[in-house]
Amino acid sequence: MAQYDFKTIEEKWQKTWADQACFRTDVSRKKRKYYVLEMFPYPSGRIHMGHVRNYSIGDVVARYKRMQGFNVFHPMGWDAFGLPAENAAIKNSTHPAKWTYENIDYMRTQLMRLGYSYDWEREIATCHPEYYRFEQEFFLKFLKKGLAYRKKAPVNWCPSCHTVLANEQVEEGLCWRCDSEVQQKELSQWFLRITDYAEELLADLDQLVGGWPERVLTMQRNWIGKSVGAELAFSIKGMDEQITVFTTRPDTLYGATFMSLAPEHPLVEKLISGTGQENDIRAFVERISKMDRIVRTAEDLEKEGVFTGRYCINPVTGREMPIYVANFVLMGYGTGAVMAVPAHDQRDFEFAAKYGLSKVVVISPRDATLEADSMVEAYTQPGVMTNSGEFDGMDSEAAKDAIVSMLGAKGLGRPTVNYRLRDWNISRQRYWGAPIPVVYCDACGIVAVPETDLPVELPLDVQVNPDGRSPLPSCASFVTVSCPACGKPSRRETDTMDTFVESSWYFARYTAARNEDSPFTAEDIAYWMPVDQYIGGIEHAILHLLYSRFFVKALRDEGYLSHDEPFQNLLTQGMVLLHGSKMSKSKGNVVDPDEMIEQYGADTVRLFCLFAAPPEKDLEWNDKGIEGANRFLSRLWRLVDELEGALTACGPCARVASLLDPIGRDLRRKEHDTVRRVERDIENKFQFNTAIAAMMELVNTLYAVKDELRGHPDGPLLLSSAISSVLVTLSPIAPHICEELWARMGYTRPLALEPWPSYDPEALKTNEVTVVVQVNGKLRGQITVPTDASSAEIEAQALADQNVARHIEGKTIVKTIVIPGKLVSVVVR
RNA sequence: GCGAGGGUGGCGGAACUGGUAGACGCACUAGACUUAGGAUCUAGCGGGUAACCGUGGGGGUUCGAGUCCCCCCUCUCGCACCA
Repeated sequence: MAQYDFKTIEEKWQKTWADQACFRTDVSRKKRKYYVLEMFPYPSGRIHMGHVRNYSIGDVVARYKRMQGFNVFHPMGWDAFGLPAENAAIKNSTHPAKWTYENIDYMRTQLMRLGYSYDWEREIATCHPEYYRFEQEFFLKFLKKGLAYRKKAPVNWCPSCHTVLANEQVEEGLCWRCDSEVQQKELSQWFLRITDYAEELLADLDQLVGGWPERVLTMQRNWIGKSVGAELAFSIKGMDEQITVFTTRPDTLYGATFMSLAPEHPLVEKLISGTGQENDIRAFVERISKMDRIVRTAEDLEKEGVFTGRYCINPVTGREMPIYVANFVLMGYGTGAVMAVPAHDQRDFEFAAKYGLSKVVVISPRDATLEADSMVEAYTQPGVMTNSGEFDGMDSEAAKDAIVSMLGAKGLGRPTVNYRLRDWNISRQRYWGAPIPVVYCDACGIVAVPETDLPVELPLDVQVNPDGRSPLPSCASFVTVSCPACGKPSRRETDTMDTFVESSWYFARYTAARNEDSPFTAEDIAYWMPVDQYIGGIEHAILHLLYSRFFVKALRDEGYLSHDEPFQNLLTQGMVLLHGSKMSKSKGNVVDPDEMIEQYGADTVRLFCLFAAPPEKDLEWNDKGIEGANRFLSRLWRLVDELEGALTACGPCARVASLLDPIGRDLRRKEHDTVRRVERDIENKFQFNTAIAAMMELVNTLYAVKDELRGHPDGPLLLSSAISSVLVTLSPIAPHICEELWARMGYTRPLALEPWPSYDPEALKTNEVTVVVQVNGKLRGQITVPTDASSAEIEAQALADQNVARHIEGKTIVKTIVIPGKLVSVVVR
């Protein structure tokens, strides 16, 4: 009697897999490939349960597909640049590089302890110069093309940390690190022109339908936020200036009665000069501009505005439209100027009501008339044009194009498309990131570092400043450089790139991870990309997944890649919760994977993560539940342990020559049916929870029949086959225990290299089948009939059933429906 | 408000194309083995004494509805003054 000593077993098999290089990538490219990838971790120190769940799902997919005969690609790496390293370095008086590499080393051993089947020979860390040198190369290509550019832009600035923050790092207006109030600040920043790809990023989402969760596709569509409309020009009374608006409703132009400008609109100052109201208006503009972005864009914010004293001219009616500055108009969308049509826009309606501005109805509903004075809210639906000159009577939808082309002929309008998507600010005033490879020269301006000088290495011989300020600007050996163009002394860019840049192409880099000459090779890209199955948290639905899609398209257009989309299929796994909320250190509700592995073993931890909930759903951690998972593995262990002498290495779904009595036949059917169900459940949206349930059922059956079957002529063979099937199908989920039991059964080749078993459809057949009998739709009886019984025979037997007979007694049978093998439905009156 | 996805035992969750609702697991109950057991094994486990009733509520289609159709309630997530 051997104990289930998971600790020894797990170490033993991890070593065997490594020694035999079981998971090294096959580069022969002969077989059909399958690239499975989990989002790589940030090396924060230790893995958490979310990682365990993510990587367990991925590992089952990898191992399953490998057994299915695919050439599986399953790499792992580290998203190693980022702010936490600097914070930790400050706190612990160390260096971000040291902290990061130590964390990587520790977390790698944690992942290894979980028995994941990664090809560690392709491991990458994004903070390594051999990685980010290519990122700098891409940046230079983008710069040359105009896809990377520098402009002055408002950013979130934390005065205490001396740095900009990403929007995600601002929590309700406060810095996530120090809780200081975040300010808006104008800074020159580097941007990537992701908006150039807005249309393709939107259109190609259609290619991902079916492969990606619908809600992620929707979120991306909303984020890109395409609206089709027109830009229309309004001249200003008494000034040689125009105001251009963006509108999706050019059909309402005849009803535009005033104009609203964003407080930041560049024309505001010009408009108000000489009106005598400059001070009031400036005060208003300043008050609104200073407002917190979140507060200002809240829906329930009261609409308010101030009249500039100026008018513009409605180009079709000639009406003089007062120009207002309004708090609800955003400079960041469209042109920062909105033509106001109070009769047909709710915001304008409210604004007009507040300031006594007139409204003109220009679209009527088909079955009613609208009176401007009696309206209680704006009419925003399509309808029939009215009060619109030559367009009266036209369908309002058709009038959109008609009005724009009429204005277009006069040079006052053009059709245009607006996106909510903004260009991607990749500048970070932080140290621990990839340097942006440009130089500022007093004579030459912005000069690109020549590609031959790459990488621009991040200097490691610096100390992080206690206040968080980047040490780079004061690092003379880094900053001072001679201009690549003219040779004169110049200054290096000290901003580093947003870490989302590194994660936007790492999945492609794995395909040629050790190639030093180029980031990718055409052959590897053509064979391995795109990723067949990507797995990660929903929190990346927009940022990482959108940036990566953009990068693939941009790199494709530079000739690096040959595909349009990085991730064919996406699985967004749910969170791991404890007591109903996300595990977090600050809340103190964390379950440490190390402790769980120590207590129950990696196989149990993996099994529980996959069994407790379907992958997309949140998983509530349950101490009793993990014990249950452990109990199942122990039961399996004891089963094999007890039968060991009787078991043979006959293979799963083994052929059984002689005729079987019912108990043997039932076990055989259960075995083959289990293989069928496990395969179906994994293929169908990775439903590991029900696949595991099927395996549990088979183990339960084995317990029920083992004693009786041992004495039968074919008993040991049947038991050996069924147990082999359990071990093979369970091995992607709990690989160590399965390997050990597999070896103890007498198999000599590692289970990791075993093919997936194929069940025999013949073995699923039965001689008899249970048929249920309904009378008027209610279940009244069950009968057992031969599988090949005719409908008439089944019907006769059903009507003969005692309980059925009782319910039809004295009534007339109107109709009888027989579904062979399923049910009989009798309708009586 | 818009969009996406959910509401099934005490709990996590099953139910293939409409066909025995509650698989599997947790918890619980009883029993067995034990000096003892939070170990293991066996049995039970939606409600109701029963007829029957039960998948958020109400209609409908059907021989038959958790599953299809209509209306409503509710929860989670994302977006949200986008002109």
